[in-house]
Amino acid sequence: MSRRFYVTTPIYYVNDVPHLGTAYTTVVCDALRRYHLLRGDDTFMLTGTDEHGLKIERQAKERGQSPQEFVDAMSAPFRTAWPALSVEASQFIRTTDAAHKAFVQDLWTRIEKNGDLYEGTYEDWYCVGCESFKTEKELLPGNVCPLHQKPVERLKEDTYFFRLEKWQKPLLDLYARRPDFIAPATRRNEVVSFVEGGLKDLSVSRTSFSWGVPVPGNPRHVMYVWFDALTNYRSALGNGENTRFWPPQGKVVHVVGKDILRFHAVYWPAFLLAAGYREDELPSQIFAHGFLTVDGQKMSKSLRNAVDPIRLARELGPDVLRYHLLRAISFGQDGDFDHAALIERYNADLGKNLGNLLNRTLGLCSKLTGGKTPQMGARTPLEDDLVARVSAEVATAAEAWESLEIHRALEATWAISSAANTYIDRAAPWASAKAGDTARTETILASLLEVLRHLAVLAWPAIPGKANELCGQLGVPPIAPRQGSDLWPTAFAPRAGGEALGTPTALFPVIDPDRQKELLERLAPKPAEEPAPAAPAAPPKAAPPADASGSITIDQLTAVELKVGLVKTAERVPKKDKLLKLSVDIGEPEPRTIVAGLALTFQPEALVGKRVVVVANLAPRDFGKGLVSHGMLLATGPSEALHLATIDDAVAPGSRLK
RNA sequence: GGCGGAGUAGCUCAGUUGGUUAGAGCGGGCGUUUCAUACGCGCUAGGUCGGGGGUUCGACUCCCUCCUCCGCCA
Repeated sequence: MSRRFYVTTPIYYVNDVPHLGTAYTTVVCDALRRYHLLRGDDTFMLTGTDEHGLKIERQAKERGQSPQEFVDAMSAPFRTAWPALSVEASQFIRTTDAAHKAFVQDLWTRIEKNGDLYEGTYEDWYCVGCESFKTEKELLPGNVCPLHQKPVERLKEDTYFFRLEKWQKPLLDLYARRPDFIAPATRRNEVVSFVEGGLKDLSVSRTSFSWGVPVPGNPRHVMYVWFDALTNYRSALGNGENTRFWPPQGKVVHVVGKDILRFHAVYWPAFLLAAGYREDELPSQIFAHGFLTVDGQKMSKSLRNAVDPIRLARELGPDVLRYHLLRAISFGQDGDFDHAALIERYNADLGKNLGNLLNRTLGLCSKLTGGKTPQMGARTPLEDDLVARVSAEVATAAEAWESLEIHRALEATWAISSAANTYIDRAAPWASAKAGDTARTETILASLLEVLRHLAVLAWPAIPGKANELCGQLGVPPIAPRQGSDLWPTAFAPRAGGEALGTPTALFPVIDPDRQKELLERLAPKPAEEPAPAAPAAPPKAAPPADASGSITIDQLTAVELKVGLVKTAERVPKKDKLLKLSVDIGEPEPRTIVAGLALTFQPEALVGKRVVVVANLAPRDFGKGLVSHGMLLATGPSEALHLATIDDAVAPGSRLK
């Protein structure tokens, strides 16, 4: 049965560039799109850019550009980024598109006619960075926005208000009647409790700037950016043919980051209801995914720039990046993008498990059947077990895709590859070949080829390019989904014997340790940004300046200046739960500032007065926001159970250790 | 402060409506095969299931309480 499936990414604000976070969201949507495409569904994927607002107007002015020139320039990288990740969106919308603006104005007019917009005035503090008003309580001393660390401005302006309060009850009813409307459940709870807490009417227009969609009939006002932006999900479909993707005809899923959930789960349905959409004409689901950290660190601005998804895709191949994003992160939860884990997973799952399965299977075929497909014969219990396992995992994968448990879908898919590796070992085709039992040998190989064909299909949503290479090596046509034709494997149907096979080539060449190291150095963010200078005992093989035996000379040792330090003060570093900022007397006129990753083990006050061992001539390390560490403490153990190298009180601060 | 979530093997996590010896993947250790990208397969983790109390014949799974972390709200 062909269904309709419409998936959206958020539209990305053009004052930023594509980074790992937005790449993640976009790849997720594309994988979902591809899964549904495989199923023969009628699919539509939307992404695009959000281009209005005061912030854009100002940035354009600073650059001496018109806002339109600015957004044209800033939107372009998004348009080119996603194809580089094998993302094929059906449409790329821009909020500056004429059709979009017309649609937004129409939506506005409909709400206004229904009486849910009224004119008033609004006065409060306003943060340009947030594009929103702030109450006194939300601000830091000096009227500074806590998010942007910049002073807010006092704004008083005429504005249109949207009667949000009126929609509190209908929204709560909606959440109650459609438990899946917001996912995951924990996010749903948050939204419900927010709405239960009461809604205030929402200011939805501005008069203080002009870079936005003009309010119909009152062009002194431009619309609130979120009113404009959210509407893209519907405006992109227009009023023609594509409205078939909108409910109740299609399933509509908005994938968003958890930071913008409220706009999607509260304001957006309220706008639609107010415009006269029925409850069953609202999107099917708002799915909020978590945040990514990179190698365990929060994605700061500098980290964002350091981890460029396009570069990763270029270096490793888009499929490898996609696979890791989709597999390593439990969709919906926060996750860590760990470069070392990426390479490990690549080797384990892609290279050894799947890639080598293909390689060894084809190798056997070329030896035993001259590069033609073997002939399937009578099954034994080994084949029966294999087939049963495969069909169970195929079903699990489908269920997981349907419920957006992407990581589980891939887990099930790779369980098939593992099962095939076990099977090949048990069936031992090399042994039956040696024994001259050609029929048995061919049956085994034919079974394996069929499993591999299954795998190509199942893996395609995640790794479309490599899945098709796999098809090529199997000698079957590339995966070409088309509407109405469900390609999901339902039957174990080995091909006839004697057909052509492709040329075996390593699908995912295993990355050897040297290249691993080289890749990590090149791709992972620089160690200057790592928060744990409290060295876990003896770094294993981190670029030792050593000779072949691993020894170092006395000169190399004395190059390290170890000194006794007396900890004078210690305090936590805000927002960095591992870090302590210490001032340490090492016999110099002024105590050194040393930032150390000790906070998981030690209370700051527990360190004051201790005599510790300091690496005094380590290059300073910048932690940002003016926080610079001048040295390092020696310690051992995991970060939550550290032991500091200390020395007794008889030794004066500044004494050299040697 | 209010509400919600989480705390399970070195790491990342699964654990249905409470029930026989608490699971998987990765890493580590041991063994083994040879078709293969030095790849595969098998075995192996002696885990107080955050602490304490309670209900029960029996709790990781229910109740209470405490601790820690996170999120939303104020």
